[in-house]
Amino acid sequence: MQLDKMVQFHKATGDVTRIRILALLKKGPLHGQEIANKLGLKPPTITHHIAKLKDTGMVYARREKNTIYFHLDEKKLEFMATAILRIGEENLVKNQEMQMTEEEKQKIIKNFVTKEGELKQIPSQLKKKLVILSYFVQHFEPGKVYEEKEVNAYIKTFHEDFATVRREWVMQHFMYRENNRYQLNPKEIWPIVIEK
Amino acid sequence: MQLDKMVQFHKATGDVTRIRILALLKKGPLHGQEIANKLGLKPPTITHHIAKLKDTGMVYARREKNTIYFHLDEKKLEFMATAILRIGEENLVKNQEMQMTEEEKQKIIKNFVTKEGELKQIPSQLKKKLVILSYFVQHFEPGKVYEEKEVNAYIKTFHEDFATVRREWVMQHFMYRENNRYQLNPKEIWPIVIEK
DNA sequence: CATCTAATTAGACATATATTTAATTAGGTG
DNA sequence: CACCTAATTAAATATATGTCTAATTAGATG
Repeated sequence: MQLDKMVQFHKATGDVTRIRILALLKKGPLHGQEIANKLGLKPPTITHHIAKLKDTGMVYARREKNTIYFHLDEKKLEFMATAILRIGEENLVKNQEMQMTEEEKQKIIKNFVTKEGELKQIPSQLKKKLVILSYFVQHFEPGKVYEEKEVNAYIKTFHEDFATVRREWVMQHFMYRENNRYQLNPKEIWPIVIEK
Repeated sequence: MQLDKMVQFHKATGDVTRIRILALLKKGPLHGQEIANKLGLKPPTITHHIAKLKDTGMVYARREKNTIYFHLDEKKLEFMATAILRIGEENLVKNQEMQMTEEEKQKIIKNFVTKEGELKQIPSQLKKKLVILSYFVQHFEPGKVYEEKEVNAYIKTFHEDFATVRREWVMQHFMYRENNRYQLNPKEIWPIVIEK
């Protein structure tokens, strides 16, 4: 599970009112006003909270005539609630698949990076791609926040397709993205670490 | 698990930095400055986050010379993360144990409440106690927030030991308490409901 | 006891969030 | 199409929260 999705889930469940809503929906679907009555709150408040619950996917809406019923997706709730118990695991698995000698890593870099330090092309094979992503991402300083422009600018110094590289860094957990600003993830959660 | 403990747990895990700290601690204990370095944050920020994690019990500290190492209690983490999947269950169990006829309920009320509407004594048997607590709590309006004084004042109209009654309402999930202010929980999560 | 290091506290700042009232939208139904 | 109901949006307010710098505390060690 993606880091930001996980945070979003826990933010959603980190509120008394929303936990109460979940407790109610566990007994069966309800519509907004009914929830508002049972909790002693106004409808706009319920809209606000339901929106957050829906964003995570654990609650969904079904219309019936004029009334919208909200349902709890218990499978999704279970998956998300337990995701925190698996942090690091995906990476550990990958790390095992990713075991290779320093020699192999250096060979991959040699094959894809020119003498001038430019990336010839993005490898399609996952293993090789991760080596390359790890190699180039080390330019950034841990904890520093970068604007999207800055990230693009750096990528352009070694490869033209900046959008793909940027996206891959986020998808492969090398970087974390929040409102178009980027920062390095701690190496501990990278799928692979190349010492540059 | 108590409603407020559950909310506290999810608030604690609903933050990028704290999830990252958990991910790091899963690999083994670390001290503050090390965490700060790995995440690119200042020590006071780590203190702040660790405090919230410690409050939930999933992280604890052990001193070694001058350095304080923070450890992850994975058992506690698991218990708390899965608690949300069990909401309502405790109550359902209680409800089954608590099945009784209207006649029985009325008999209990008759035995413990005077003609003037005063509570003779708080029943010691759980079943009877819950009937009484449910009976008197219905005075409050759903969603309305009450100061502790107001709650006390109402209890005194029918019983002298206001502290015990107030505490029992919270302990038995009839009411929710936050910074000395009280409100009714939705009936759905009461262990038993008496129609007054 | 003086000094060093790690951790915490205090205070400031910016941002995010929960709730409300009032206004608006979206679908049904006569 | 006019009206009804349920839901949402907008705007306002109060509170909570994440992060930092600067100052302070707590222990360990020479």
